[in-house]
Amino acid sequence: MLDIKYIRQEPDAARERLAQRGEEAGKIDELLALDEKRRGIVTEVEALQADRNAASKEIGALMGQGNKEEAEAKKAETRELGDRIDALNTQKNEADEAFNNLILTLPNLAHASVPVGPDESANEEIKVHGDKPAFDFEPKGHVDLCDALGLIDFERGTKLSGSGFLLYTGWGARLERAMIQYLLDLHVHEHDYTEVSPPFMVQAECMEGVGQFPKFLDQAYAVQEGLDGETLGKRYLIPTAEAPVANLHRGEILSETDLPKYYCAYSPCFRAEAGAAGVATRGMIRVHQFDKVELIKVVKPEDGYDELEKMLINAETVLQQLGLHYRVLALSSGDMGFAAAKTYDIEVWAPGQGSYLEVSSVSNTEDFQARRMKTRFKAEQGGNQLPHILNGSGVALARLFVALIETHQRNDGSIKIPEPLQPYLRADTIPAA
RNA sequence: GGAGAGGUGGCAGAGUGGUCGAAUGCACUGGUUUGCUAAACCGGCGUAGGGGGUAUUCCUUCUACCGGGGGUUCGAAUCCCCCCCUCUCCGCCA
Repeated sequence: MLDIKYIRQEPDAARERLAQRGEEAGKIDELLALDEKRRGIVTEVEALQADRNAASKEIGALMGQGNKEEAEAKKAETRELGDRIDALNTQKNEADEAFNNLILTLPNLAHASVPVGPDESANEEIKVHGDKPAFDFEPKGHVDLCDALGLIDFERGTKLSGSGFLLYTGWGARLERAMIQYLLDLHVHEHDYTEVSPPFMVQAECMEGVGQFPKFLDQAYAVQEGLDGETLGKRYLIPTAEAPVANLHRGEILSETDLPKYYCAYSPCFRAEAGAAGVATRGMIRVHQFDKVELIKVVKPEDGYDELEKMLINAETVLQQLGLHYRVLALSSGDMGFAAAKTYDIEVWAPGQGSYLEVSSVSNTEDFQARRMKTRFKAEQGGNQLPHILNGSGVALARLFVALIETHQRNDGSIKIPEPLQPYLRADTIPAA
């Protein structure tokens, strides 16, 4: 959620920065108009409430003196005040609602270092690691590899749950599990994150807190309890562990010495991908359920961007250790996610696809999420402040799986397992079938 | 699912219609005293928002908030209704 005080003070800058995000700058003016209306009503209603409080005190005093007549007269008078207050309160609630409905749909503003542009064409490649691997044979795509080695049973996955759902089998299931374990150990033991294992469904408030709702309600799987339609819309399958974990301190006031907090979590991620039909093809690049290890940080605002760089490196380490070629993009203002003030995407090379796949998105949301979820910390100097909340994939597994098997396939049909994964898989090769 | 108990400030815990934003204790914090530490004593110490003071961070004033929402009343932490959550016991269950 944007800071209304900032918008009041710097409306021109706010208009310009909102436009960079592909939103109409006019929404700032709409918001300011609603804000002004709301404040006008608040001033009025609070003055009346003060009057009523004073009158009530007088009545109490009169009653105490036994002066019933005067007390009754005063009561009648004050009753009218109450009616006016009720009427104004109704207006105030309407004004608040209109204001909130608008501000909740506005995306975060981009940090000054973010390339300005309308879409992905303005993204900047800031780093490339390694080279595209050379093959002395024609590398296969992951679908062929999975079929040949029995890693994924695409047909049965579809039979069980519909298109976009995967059934990992044999070595495939073991490799998936090994990678999860490896990723968690890496971030816990090498990068100092605290592991958490969150619920895979969250209440709507959590989705609102991270900025998924109200805008992307259509991308979520809503859960219903049995046949009780009343419960529909209470809980949602998480689209990322960010939804539960970033909300860990919702409504809390932390102390400054609690910060920074580093969390990592494994979870499956459920995405309806509404509107992506037709883009989805056979394979595991765009699916409705995939595994991911997510990184979350809650930090002091002045540390936000240093922590972002560190988190990016944490995610890159995964790809480096697994011997994969990748590049890092600084996303443009028009391509970033709703809640982000700055985002790096990591794209890993998949030789069988002949293209880069996004496996990680690392963002600083600054105080955008913190304000929505009311996570604050008490500063040593006094006063409550909003922390920066960061999130990053560390990393998304289905696509990592693709890049890994396509990169490390051998001519004989086997797959070489990178050294750090070997203890987890208890093998150095997935043998040719 | 059934029965009961309960949700008050960072924590513990009073408060059953007005003088209660809320006793008291603990924690925290400023100070005095003290050779150091400790103790004792004095003071401060919730959150959000509106107005004013050239001021987001200081001062001042007002308003709201005692799980959430509605109601009664001149006035609600306190009375009434609905909902949520927690705990205990029973049942069911991985």
